[in-house]
Amino acid sequence: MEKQKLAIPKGYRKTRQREAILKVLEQAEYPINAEQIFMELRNRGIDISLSTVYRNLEMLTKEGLVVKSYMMNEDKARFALPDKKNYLVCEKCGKIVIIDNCPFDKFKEELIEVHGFEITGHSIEVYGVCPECQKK
Amino acid sequence: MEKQKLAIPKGYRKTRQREAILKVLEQAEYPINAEQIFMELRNRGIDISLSTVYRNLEMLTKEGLVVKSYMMNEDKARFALPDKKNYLVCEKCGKIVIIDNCPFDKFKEELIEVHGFEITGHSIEVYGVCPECQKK
DNA sequence: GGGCTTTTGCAAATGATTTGCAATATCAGT
DNA sequence: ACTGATATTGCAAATCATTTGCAAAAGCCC
Repeated sequence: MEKQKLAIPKGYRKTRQREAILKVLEQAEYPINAEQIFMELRNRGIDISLSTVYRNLEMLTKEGLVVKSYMMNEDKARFALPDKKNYLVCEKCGKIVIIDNCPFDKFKEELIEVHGFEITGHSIEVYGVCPECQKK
Repeated sequence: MEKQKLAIPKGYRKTRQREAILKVLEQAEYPINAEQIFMELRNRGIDISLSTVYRNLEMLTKEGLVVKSYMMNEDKARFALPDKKNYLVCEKCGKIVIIDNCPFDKFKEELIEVHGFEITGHSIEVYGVCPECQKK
């Protein structure tokens, strides 16, 4: 199984800004917010406006290339590629750890059976205290 | 196991508005937003202001009596008692169905083992198409 | 019942996100 | 490569959910 190369959806134009946003999201280790993406792009010397960041995130989310989520006690949305949508958050230090091999898949069948839904996606957020903070 | 009667946390006062908000949340079938709570209270003849609703939701969330969540494509927060925090959402009609006996519990151990986190809470949101909408 | 403190309502402030519009960039067809 | 048609961008202004300041009202401990 090859890692799927991220491509701009059919019908949309390939712009410098759009590609740069996708690259930032590819390189991000966990979900980040619009402002962070904007600043990172500025740091990288990409000339872009915050509204362009928002507009692209909206489009990418609608197209399913990006997943939007909200974290407890935060008022802004975060964005990430789908493989980073399930994560653990440390309540003490805020550290975020991605959950790989999401356990949810094993329960898809059970949920389908019980509720009759045809499942298209999910998002899981787990709160807790990370090993480092437990020591303190 | 008795159903735990909802009580206002120690140190807070028992006010008409606060109790009414809790009652609305108890009777809600799934997570609802601040505006909906506000309107429902007004319908019930409870005189309350929207900011009081927000202030109480904030306090109740902080105290853990209420869980805040965001739904895909929605810009406002929703609130629910903890037993209604995991749900299925139909992408077509918007129907929300609570997941009882959350499968997540079975994976808590696995997550603890793999990541070393001490887990305190979680929230699961699943998207799909409900049985009725599948027929159409 | 009084006084101390929390809570409320209102209006104004905040802050993330969205939008209108004119300028610019992309891309398909030539 | 050139050009026109259309998507995209940047900027500033607008939105809209949520928060906050403040004075009045309500709860609660003694």
